This record gives sequence, C-alpha cells and structure tokens, in this order.
Amino acid sequence: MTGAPTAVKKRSRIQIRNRRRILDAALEVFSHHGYRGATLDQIAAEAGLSKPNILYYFNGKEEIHVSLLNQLMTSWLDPLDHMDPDGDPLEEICAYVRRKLEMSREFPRESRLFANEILQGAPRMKPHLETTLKALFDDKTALIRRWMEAGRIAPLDPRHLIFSIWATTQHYADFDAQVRVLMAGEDDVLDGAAAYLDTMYRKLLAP
Amino acid sequence: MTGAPTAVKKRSRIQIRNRRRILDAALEVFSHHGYRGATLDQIAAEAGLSKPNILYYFNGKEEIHVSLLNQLMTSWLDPLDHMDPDGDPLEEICAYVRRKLEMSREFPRESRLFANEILQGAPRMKPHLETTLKALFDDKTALIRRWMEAGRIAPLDPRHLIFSIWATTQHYADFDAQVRVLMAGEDDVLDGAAAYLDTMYRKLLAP
DNA sequence: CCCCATCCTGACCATATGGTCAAAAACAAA
DNA sequence: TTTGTTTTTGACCATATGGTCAGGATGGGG
Repeated sequence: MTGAPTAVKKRSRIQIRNRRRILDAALEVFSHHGYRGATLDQIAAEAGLSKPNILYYFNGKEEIHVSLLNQLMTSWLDPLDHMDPDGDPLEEICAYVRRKLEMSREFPRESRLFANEILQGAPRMKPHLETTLKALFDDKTALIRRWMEAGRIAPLDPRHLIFSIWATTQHYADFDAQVRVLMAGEDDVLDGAAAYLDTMYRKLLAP
Repeated sequence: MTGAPTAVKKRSRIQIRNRRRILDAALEVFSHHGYRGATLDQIAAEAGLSKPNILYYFNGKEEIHVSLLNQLMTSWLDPLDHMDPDGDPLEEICAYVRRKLEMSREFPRESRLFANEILQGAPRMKPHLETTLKALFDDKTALIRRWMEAGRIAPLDPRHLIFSIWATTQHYADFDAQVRVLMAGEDDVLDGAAAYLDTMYRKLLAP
C-alpha cells in the first residue's frame, strides 16, 4: 500500500508539517473566497507547495475542506462547552459573550469559513451539526432554562438568546468589510463592541 | 447600433419580462451558491432561457450580479430609512426590528446574497457601501444619539446598537440551515424570534 | 402580407480547474 | 554506500465554464 497517507497511520514529521501548512493555507483561501471560489492552485501557492503535492497529502479539494471544518468544530464550540453550571449565571453568560467576541478578533478566518458553509446550506456539515452541535445546544439551553426558572436571570427563550449571542459576536468577523466601512477611522471597534455587548446582556439578563 | 440592450433605452415588453426573469433566477442561484459558485448555465436553466440568450440581455455574469446588488440596495435599506425622527423612539426602533425580521422571512435570498457579498469583502459593493449606506448609517446613528441624549431611550453606542439589530435579525435568514437543525420540530421559529427580539430591545432601550 | 428590427439558438472557442501519473529527487535504515 | 521508501514534480488530461458568433426564428408596424 503506497498511497493514502490520509489513512490512520503514524504520520512522519514531514507529513505533519505539510498537512499543517496545507490546512493553514486552505483556511486562508477558503475563508476568503468560499469553497467554490477557492482553487487548489491558490492553496498550493499559499502553502508553498506544488498542486500535485497537495493532492499527495489530501485526496481532493473536498477532503481538505471537510478536514478543516471538522478540525475547527471543536475549538469553535469550546467556549459554549465551558459554560459552567455551577458558576454565577450572569457572569457565565457574559464571559461566554466575551470569549466569543474575542474569537471574532483572533480567528476571523475560522468564523468566515463557518459562515460560508452555513450560508450555502451546510452541505458538508449538516451531519456534524445534527449530532455534536445539536447535543451541545440542547444541553446549554436546558442549563440556561434552569437558571431562569430558578429566578437567577431574567426569563427569555434560551434558544433565541444563544442565537442572538452568536449573531452579535460573529457579526464583527463575518461582516468585517461592512463594519470597517461604517466605522471608518475607529481603530478599536472590537473594544467598543465588547463594552456594548457586556452592557447589553447584563441589562437584558438582570433578574 | 444592434446590441447593448443594457444601455439606457426604452425597453420593450419582452426585454422587461426577460430581464426580470433573469434577475430573479440569478437571485435564486447566486444567493444559494455565491458568486463564484453560480454558473450561467444554472441561471439560464432557472430562468428558462438559453445561455446565449442570457448574454444577450446582460454583458456578462458580473453585470448580472452587480445589477442585482444595486437593485436590492434600495429596498434593503428602506426600513432603516423609514425610521421617523418624529415618532416615539422606542416604538420606532422596535418597528424597525420587526420590519427587518420580516424581511428575513420574506426575502431570505436577498439577505443571503448580501451576506455572501460582504463575507467576500464586498468586492463589488464597497463603493455603494461607502456612499449610500455610510450616509444613511451616519444619519440614523445621529438620530438615535439625539434620542438618547434627550433621555428618551437608554444611552448606548448607537452604532453597535444598529449592528446588533442587523446581526440578530439577519441571522435567521443567513444562518437558516443552522437554525433549522437546532430548532428541529418548531414550525414558527420566526414568530418566536419576533417575540424574543421585541422583549430584548424594549428591555435594553427602556430609559 | 411584407419587411425590418428584435430576439433566440446551436455550434464553437479559450481558459481555468480538479485531478492523474510516471518518474525523478530526497530521505533513511543498513 | 547501497537500497528501499517516502516525497515531489513536470507534463498531461477531462471537464466545466464564461463567452462569441453567424444565422435562423419571431413579432409587430405599415
């Protein structure tokens, strides 16, 4: 068996390094141009490798994309997963908002990659969403609902609350081009957003 | 002069009908697959016309896209434009939220088309954003700021307030695939969202 | 009914793009 | 160094796609 370095096998140092390079380049290109808009040549150039060499490490464009998406899923959901049932409800939620916004600042490419995928109808992620994400979502909405029923935060539909948190925080990464135009001049937009969102959710959730 | 029906000239009935068909088909296809992901063949099929015929009415793929975008800009910004300086601040803003959410329900394709364009860095819209949108944005943030300074609604950064309204309302159209997965079973998601957002912004803006 | 402008199409073209392959190069164990 | 394995590449291929064009169909005013 010569090929298929993708299969579960001990990966050599070179393989680890080049797969990393490729995925990083692919993140850059996919997040900027979307799946269809990205080309293997662009990814190859960005990665500093030849196109056939890219195909040596991955079985095709789609496999690269799926790899990226799956790899990202975990870290993307991590902040939500970390919402502590034993913490102070208001503080937990505000901390979540803060972390999520921080991710828009530090990982805008990842945010846009996801946004692109969902916009297209999540053709390659639906299974993942239906299992991993759905489970986590149900778990956390239940937790928030308990908090609300205990009167520790204001009663609201926890599902829409989470949607609004996702929407407001990811907006700064996904609609960056628009935000930049409208906030021309400002250089600390995200700081302003952090202050605004903190105020907003505190006021909203105060019991 | 035979060609260029695109030029400003009286358009025949057939031209009006077919341009409409094409733009409608293009909206469907572009909003679903993004600019790069859409093909002229798809648009032609959707419009029930042949590809060369499409090219008879528009000088190219890009011209169709730009036409769509420009045409949509107006109607998209209309609700914001209609925020009445003489109305009751809280009611005006809540009405705006309601209208905006209604557009996510009635015109999700338009929403996704814009989202796609902005996600890619607004390559074909930046000029439009910098003029039309920016002017309207500045105008309305100023209005909201006046309302706040008059103590008629709670003081917040009006710019981030508008961002949050856009984000929370458009989320239901743009991230529809995700919302569907997480709200599986519910059939009136948008009604729930309307109630949630109304509560949210009233609470947030109460003086 | 005739005629001209408008409208439409089949056939075709150039290029871009995902992907293949045989063989060369680089590497590593002996 | 030798030898077998992994890595890399230039050349190539099939298909998709945006776009062109010459000529045929259609429609409406006279």
